[in-house]
Amino acid sequence: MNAIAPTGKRAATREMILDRAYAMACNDGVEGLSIGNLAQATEMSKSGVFAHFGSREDLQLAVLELGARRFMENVLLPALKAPRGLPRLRAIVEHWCAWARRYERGCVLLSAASEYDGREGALHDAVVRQQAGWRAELEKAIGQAIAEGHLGGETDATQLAFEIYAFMLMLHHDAGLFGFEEARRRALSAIDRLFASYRA
Amino acid sequence: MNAIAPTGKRAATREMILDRAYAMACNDGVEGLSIGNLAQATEMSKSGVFAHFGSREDLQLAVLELGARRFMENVLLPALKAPRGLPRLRAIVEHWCAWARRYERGCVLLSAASEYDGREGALHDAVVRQQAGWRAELEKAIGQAIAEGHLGGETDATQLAFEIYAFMLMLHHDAGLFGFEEARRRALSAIDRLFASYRA
DNA sequence: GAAAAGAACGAACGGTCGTTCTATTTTCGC
DNA sequence: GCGAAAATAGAACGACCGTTCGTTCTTTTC
Repeated sequence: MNAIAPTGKRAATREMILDRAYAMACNDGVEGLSIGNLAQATEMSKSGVFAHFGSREDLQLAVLELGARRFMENVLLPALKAPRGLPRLRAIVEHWCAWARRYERGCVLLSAASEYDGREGALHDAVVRQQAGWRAELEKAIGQAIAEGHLGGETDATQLAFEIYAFMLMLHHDAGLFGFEEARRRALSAIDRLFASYRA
Repeated sequence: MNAIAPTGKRAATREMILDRAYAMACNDGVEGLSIGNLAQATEMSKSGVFAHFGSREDLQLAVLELGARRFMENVLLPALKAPRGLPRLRAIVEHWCAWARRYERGCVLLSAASEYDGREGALHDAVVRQQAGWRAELEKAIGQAIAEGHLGGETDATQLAFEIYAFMLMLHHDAGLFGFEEARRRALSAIDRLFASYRA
């Protein structure tokens, strides 16, 4: 009867399936998800898994949404405890790094961004929406840093968000190819230079 | 009898197949390649296509290699006509941008990097080798810019290569999601700031 | 405890996958 | 032009794909 947090069996197993699906998508990408493998991973029948999502695409969308939610919970939310401005911005970067290490072998959101780059369809739209949303959050935090006087008044928030994101994207990129630790050092160093050059 | 540029039918059709495969991989990624689709695109039979490569993996490797060769031919080679140092570095970025626009819908090399990020196998190794090779070329050009006195003597070439690559990676990323032109402006602006901050 | 509702199963569908094998066609040196 | 050799076609393989359907098991409701 609780509409806010349904505790029924259906919702529970659906979440369990999604959790496994998310883990699988981290390694093989959202496009690499298959209902057969997922059934095996959940020790259910294919039809049992399938019944929880009307189609493979809906499953993929659900995984994408779960990924976005987890990203926000792990990166944005804890950073909100830091004071507005540069400290919060640094906290975002820090938690983002932790996220990158956790998903060193592949982040669902980034592989999805690459997979649905130049395509069309519901998945592409979902990726664009999610990416735009996160970029907006970044810009908001940057705007606060400007308002607090931590960054120069002439700072272009969109541009800085682009540049920070670029280095974090690069961290993910290099971590999977050349190892996490050096990539992390390089990315953090680059972002430090960035903050320094934009400082008021 | 010409071992350098074999003009036999075999080599010719093999190149034709690879050309089509490359085009397909641009849209769907190297992992999205299928021999069935490729046979359709080349108006050949599946087995006819298959015979030119011992396996799907070898086909994928060949496509990857072709991509790397084309990248070098289109980005590095023409930039070598510019004088050493910062001008050549700028030329590289310029041709790289042209490459990004040409493959706005997806670059084989980058989607491969994302697909084989945290995996193992011949394809992963090929991606790592190719990425490392390109990074080395970048560092070489940066080293020359330092030697010419265009960049500060304390410049960390590996770090700067990391940062340039990050913005070009971001260009590809954003171009597919939010449109090429704005992404290009942002990336070039970021790289200009970069060069300015490293200048001697 | 019977009846209704919900959830998972298992088999089957038409397709496509990569790959193998055997023919058939095409090419090319002579 | 002929015959050897290379190149392509075609059919078939087992495996897996997403999806559908009817059945069975479990849970809830009265």
